[in-house]
Amino acid sequence: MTVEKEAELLSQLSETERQIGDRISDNMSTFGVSSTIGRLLGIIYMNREPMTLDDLAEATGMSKTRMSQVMREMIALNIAEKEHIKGSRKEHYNVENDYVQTFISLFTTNWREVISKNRMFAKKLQQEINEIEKANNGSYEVKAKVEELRKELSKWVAYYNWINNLVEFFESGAIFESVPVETPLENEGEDK
Amino acid sequence: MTVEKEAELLSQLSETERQIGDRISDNMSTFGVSSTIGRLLGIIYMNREPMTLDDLAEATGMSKTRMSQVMREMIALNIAEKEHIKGSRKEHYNVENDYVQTFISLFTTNWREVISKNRMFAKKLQQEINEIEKANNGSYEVKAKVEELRKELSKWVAYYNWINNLVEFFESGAIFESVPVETPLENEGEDK
DNA sequence: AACTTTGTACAATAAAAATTGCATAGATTT
DNA sequence: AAATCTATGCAATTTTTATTGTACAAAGTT
Repeated sequence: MTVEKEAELLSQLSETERQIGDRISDNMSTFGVSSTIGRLLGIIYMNREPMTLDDLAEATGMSKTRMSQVMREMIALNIAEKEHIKGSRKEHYNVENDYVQTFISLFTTNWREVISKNRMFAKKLQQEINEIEKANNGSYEVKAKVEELRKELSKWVAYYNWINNLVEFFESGAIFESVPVETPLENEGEDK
Repeated sequence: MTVEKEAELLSQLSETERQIGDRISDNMSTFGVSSTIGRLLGIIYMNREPMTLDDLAEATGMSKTRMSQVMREMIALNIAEKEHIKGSRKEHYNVENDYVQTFISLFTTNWREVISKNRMFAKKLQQEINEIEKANNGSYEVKAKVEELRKELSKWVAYYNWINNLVEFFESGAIFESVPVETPLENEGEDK
């Protein structure tokens, strides 16, 4: 095979790799995170090695400042981590390389935050309802409304308990008993 | 009880109702949808009756045009529907009034879309890899890269199959066997 | 058929989010 | 301790998204 032809094929291959990165990015946006998060995830994932902010700025053509901001977000979302590489003073960033695990991290991180905010709200709401009920003295209209809100509150609490259990169900791995991950055959297609 | 005091309590109650609406809205934003979607969902939900675009514009202080845009989005997301009320020529919109069901609708609608896009991509990728492999004639580097991509593709396919099964698991209701919804007691607190 | 009413297309504007460049603090090296 | 390197705070800018006002088509009413 000529050198030119080999180079051509290799360039096609790396274009294909880039497309996979794009798809990963697209997938991420379903979680409502900024598209650059997806992009960096895709790039680091396909790179198969931890990368520095400078590497990322180079790979994306974006500013280092932005890389810093985004990596911090990703760490908060539990889908990336700093990795110290000896002999280098730059921070290196790595990402979870299991798609399913990334999915679960994003899902649980996002919802845990919502659950926590809600807990406080439910408590406050409960209190307010109690106070209003106590202050009420015979008004039927107030009583009816209080009753309605109380019912609403209990639906609300039930909902959040459900999500909380759901998050637990994912995070504990119990989900995999019901929805297993098919493990791709290790050497598929090798002796074709 | 004086009329003033009753009015005061009722106003407190409706303020509380508004807060619940806000929370519903906040919860929605975790799905990555625009905040106005959450707002309208909260308003219609708390209203307990289908509402028209004019009602919504009035309730939000926003333009009717925007109401139209947002309701269309909500219908596409499967969390609202048009309801024809006889005697009125205006369209009425109603929302799912079960929190858990709304969660599931959003989850499944969003992910189904991603799954569908991905199916096409995986097919294309498969084809490209095959072609490159066929065109290759002895280059070890190309062969290695092809092998790597093939492996990546199979991880990718496994991931999407998993999400697909997950969506199915939610939509079919099988999820409730593993993560049940606690049904709030119907008459809780009535004879206090 | 003229007149209303209703919903939405479309272009313009406002608001929000993403991105950058510069400045600087805290390390590390010389 | 001076010089260099790295990450990030912050204000300014660019880009994207949300929102509005006007106009108009389709359907309903008189």
